[in-house]
Amino acid sequence: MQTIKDVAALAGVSDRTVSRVVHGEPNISAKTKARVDEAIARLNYIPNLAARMVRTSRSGVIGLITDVVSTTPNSVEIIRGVQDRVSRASQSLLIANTAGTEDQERKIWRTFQEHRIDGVLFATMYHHEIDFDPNAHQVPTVLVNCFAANREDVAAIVPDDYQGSFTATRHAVAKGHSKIAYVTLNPLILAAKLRGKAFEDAMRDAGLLVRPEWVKPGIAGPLGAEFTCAFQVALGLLDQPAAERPTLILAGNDEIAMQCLFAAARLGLRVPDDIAIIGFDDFRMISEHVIPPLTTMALPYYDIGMRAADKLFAMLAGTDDQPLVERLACPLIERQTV
Amino acid sequence: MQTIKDVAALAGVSDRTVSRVVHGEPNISAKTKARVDEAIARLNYIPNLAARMVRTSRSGVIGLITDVVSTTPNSVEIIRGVQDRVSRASQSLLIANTAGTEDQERKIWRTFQEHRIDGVLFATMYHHEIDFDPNAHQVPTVLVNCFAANREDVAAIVPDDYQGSFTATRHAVAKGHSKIAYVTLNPLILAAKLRGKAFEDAMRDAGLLVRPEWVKPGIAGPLGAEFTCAFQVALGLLDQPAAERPTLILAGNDEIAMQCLFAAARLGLRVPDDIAIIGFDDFRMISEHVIPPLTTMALPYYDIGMRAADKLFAMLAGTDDQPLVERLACPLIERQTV
DNA sequence: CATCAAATTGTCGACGTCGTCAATTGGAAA
DNA sequence: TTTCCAATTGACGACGTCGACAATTTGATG
Repeated sequence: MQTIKDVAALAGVSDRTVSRVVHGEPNISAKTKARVDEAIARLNYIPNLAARMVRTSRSGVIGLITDVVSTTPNSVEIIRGVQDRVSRASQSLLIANTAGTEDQERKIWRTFQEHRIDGVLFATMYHHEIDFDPNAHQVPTVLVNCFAANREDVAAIVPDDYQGSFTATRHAVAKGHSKIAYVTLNPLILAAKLRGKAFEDAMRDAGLLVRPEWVKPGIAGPLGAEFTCAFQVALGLLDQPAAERPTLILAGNDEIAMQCLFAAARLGLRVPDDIAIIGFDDFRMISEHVIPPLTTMALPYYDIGMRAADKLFAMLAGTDDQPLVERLACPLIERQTV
Repeated sequence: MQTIKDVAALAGVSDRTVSRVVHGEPNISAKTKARVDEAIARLNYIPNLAARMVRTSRSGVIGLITDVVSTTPNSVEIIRGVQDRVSRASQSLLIANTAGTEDQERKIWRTFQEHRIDGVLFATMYHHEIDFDPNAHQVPTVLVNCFAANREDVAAIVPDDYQGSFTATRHAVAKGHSKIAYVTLNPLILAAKLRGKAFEDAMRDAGLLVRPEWVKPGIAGPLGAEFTCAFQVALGLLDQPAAERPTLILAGNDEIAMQCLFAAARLGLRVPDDIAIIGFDDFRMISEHVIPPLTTMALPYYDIGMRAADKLFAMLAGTDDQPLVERLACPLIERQTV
């Protein structure tokens, strides 16, 4: 590999001058710069970041830690958002996956520290609370799609599930629905609680009754061994005389919404005329391809990733003036099920 | 940050001795090792990889380049496979996204070279041919989910679409089906061609007739502006008297399969009794949640990622004895639509 | 032409680590 | 006790870059 000295020799200048040209520093005569540029091109010189880093002790590398990515593939959008922001800052992104084990996570932090990364983004694939001690690692960290339990001092970017569910409910009401059922996520998970609360609040706000028998989990079982029972639940809700039926189902997520759609189809019900459905998450693989295409609340994953990286850079620069925990709105995506 | 010299001073030995302890080199007295370990722990010393790298000129970092990840979220499994393998080798993974632009791609290669990465994994989200010149970058590279057009000298790991489609067709036949329709992917994409050919070959092998009017694209339009019309196509196929109908539909992917399911439901047809369906890709978000759960061919994305990293390491070590281009089998996932 | 400040370029050394080779130590054999 | 080899430890410098500061050049001014 060519070094700065090879370039200097070829251009007939000192290595320091080459360094200046490479960094675009001022006060270089045009003639010298031309000679150096020529030599750089001729030798195909590429600076050695490791050496630069040893010298300057800033790595220009951000670390991204994710937990099991597999289950919610759309959260890959978080990664994209992070990448785009990191790339814009001309930094690099080191990425690793805890695979859910403590041990692996420790190893990752260690490796990241060996790389002297400037900061860490710690992303989970479900929105939830985690145990996180910011002092354990001595690295500026922003939590992504999760937040630290029992402490107020850890930066985090999360989706605003409450607002999303509230918006969805209000949209349903605005479209003239008052008989609204809710097939929820697994009640054990945080998003379910947030969304459930928002549903109740929005209904109350609208002066509408929440019928307990119309609020049922579409996913059940212990975390990690869950099963989706939304189809059966929806069948129970819909296999009733028209007067006894809800006119709209709020679904905990798009998979649940899809099963509601299947239930409606099984019963010969027309969507949205006989029964309207609003999903959540906007898994486009589902929401765009289901028949008819699904009206749903999008999880702003890309923005979450981007904003998280943004915040981390701001923190590193000491210019972050936003609240430590930021909640990003879930936009309503109108398609054809309402 | 603590350095090896701080540790040496605290332990009362030379820095070189600390280095030896850190690397677990032999010929260190137990007493010295204990003193050094103690000092390391006390100071929380973490080696500086950049400095090590300057000294040894091996980075221990692999680069992963992906194109637009957004559209096929499941290909995130490729990343997981890569991560797991890289982590096993105690290496690190630098990741970047071309966002589909040449310019960004150039920038990424440049950055990776600045990091002196040991090798590159270049992954695309659709299985397709790409223009790739291995000499342009001077970095050992393995293509992932794609392969170099018009050249035989570039390592690549791809899914075996042909085998997958062949297996699916044979499975259909084995289950007693002879009236088989095929709702294809966009004919413009490579996987569609491979899978289409396998379908025809497998049908011929089984002595079965391929009816042209039963082979129709479920996705159409130019690349990047495609739309899914599988629902309409399936409706056309299925809205016939039982004798005129296919008994099984092979779907180009799981979205298409899902639309076929909706078409069947719309017509009051029972799956799999009246009509059987086999998907492709095993997008679990769809295949596991659709009613009934979908029998489909899995794309071995995780394995592809893992194997690609594996091959890259083997190449770096000079021990790769596998064919340059490896095709990984797509396993049949039996659920309830056949 | 002398003078001087600004512009341009160069010298030196340090960043943290480890390879090379030399020095020291310990203990067994003579 | 002496001798000697193997085990253990240390001194030194180089990796590629850039910060601090010094040296040189340029050119405008008097």
